[in-house]
Amino acid sequence: MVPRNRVTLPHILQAAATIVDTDGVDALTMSSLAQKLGIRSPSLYNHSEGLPDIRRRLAVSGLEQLRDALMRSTVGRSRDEAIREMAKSYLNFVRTRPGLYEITILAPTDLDDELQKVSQEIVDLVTQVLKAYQVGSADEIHIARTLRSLLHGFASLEQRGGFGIPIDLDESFTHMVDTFLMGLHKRYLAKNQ
Amino acid sequence: MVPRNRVTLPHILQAAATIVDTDGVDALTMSSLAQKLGIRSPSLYNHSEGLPDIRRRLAVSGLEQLRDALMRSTVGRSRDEAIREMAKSYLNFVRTRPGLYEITILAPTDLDDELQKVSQEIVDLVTQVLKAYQVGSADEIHIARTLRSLLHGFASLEQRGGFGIPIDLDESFTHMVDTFLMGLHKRYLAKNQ
DNA sequence: TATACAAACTAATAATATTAGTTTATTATT
DNA sequence: AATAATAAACTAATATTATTAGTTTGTATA
Repeated sequence: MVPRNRVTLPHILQAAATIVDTDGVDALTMSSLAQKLGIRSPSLYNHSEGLPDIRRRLAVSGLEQLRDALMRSTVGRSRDEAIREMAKSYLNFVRTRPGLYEITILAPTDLDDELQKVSQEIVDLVTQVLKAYQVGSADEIHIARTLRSLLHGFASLEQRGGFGIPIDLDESFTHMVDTFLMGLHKRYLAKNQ
Repeated sequence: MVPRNRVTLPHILQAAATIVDTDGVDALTMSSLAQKLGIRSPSLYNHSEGLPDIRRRLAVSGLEQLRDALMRSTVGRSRDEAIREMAKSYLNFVRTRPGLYEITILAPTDLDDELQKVSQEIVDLVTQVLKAYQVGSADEIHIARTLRSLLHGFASLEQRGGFGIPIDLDESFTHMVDTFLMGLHKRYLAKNQ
């Protein structure tokens, strides 16, 4: 094995990630990818089943990296501090890896087992942090979804300039997380306040 | 004027909307669009400047329809009721016009005056509803962005199956809006509670 | 009735993804 | 050391895409 131009799947995914982060998701074509790797585009079919397959694999890789970043941000932390750090980490990921994040959203997660699995791991991570609030198992899923909606919504809108003038974005983000935490406190920790 | 096959821009946008809502945004090609209209694809260039232009116009149209739906949902309502109805209306729009909504998100709003304008009108609408909470002009933009993040995040994740099993989605949504309102109350109406 | 022109058309080009079939270089085996 | 297997590169070809150029046509107005 190991023939003349030793391109492997990890190389391909790394090159693809560079392309989407630098030039956007639409810039990822079999041509551009092959060119970046120094091979001809049909050679890519020795490693994958085509462009949709590469996009799917890239989405999985992106979600894994997001999961790892979120995990690192909550190690040794709990409650509000854990949530604040996790939120910062989420936004930071989207800002530093815009294309990689975007492609995790574009892929249809409900059709793919691997994507399902990593998505669930992220949900589980959030759920675990929420345990400290004694939310109760019935509401846990709702709060987890709320936090994820908040983070994805903000990050996604910011990425597309959906907020209009990009003024005070960090301030808005902190304010948003605080408002969420206040709702959480009022709902589940009213007596402890 | 009015030549043999009287296709107009509104016809084109309507056909395009049908395609994206039925078969997804990727299914909108010059071929599929022309076929749906009973003309050949080059004829579309008599009415538009190409596919990106059509997508952009469709995004503008989608945002206008969303704005109108949100406006209708808040007429004669205020405070929590207005926000709850607006939220329901937003989600309902995304659920009934999935492709049209998605294309409003895919377009780069920061590069287009027309898109900027409608986006701003939606922000203004939300801001107006928030006036009743005496949020204060400094925080108004933060709360408006928070609500928009929440709604877009939830709708977008639901649309892509990002929540995993689609169980209790309506319940999650109501719960989410309630949590937001509680945060709002605690932050700005603590004394009135 | 004739002209002007908007909007359709056909034909052609360049870029895309993909498939089929071929060559080559390295690894493992004799 | 020579050779056989094979993974992964290659070239060539096809179908589909968007788009441009140039042509025809049908209707509305002068």
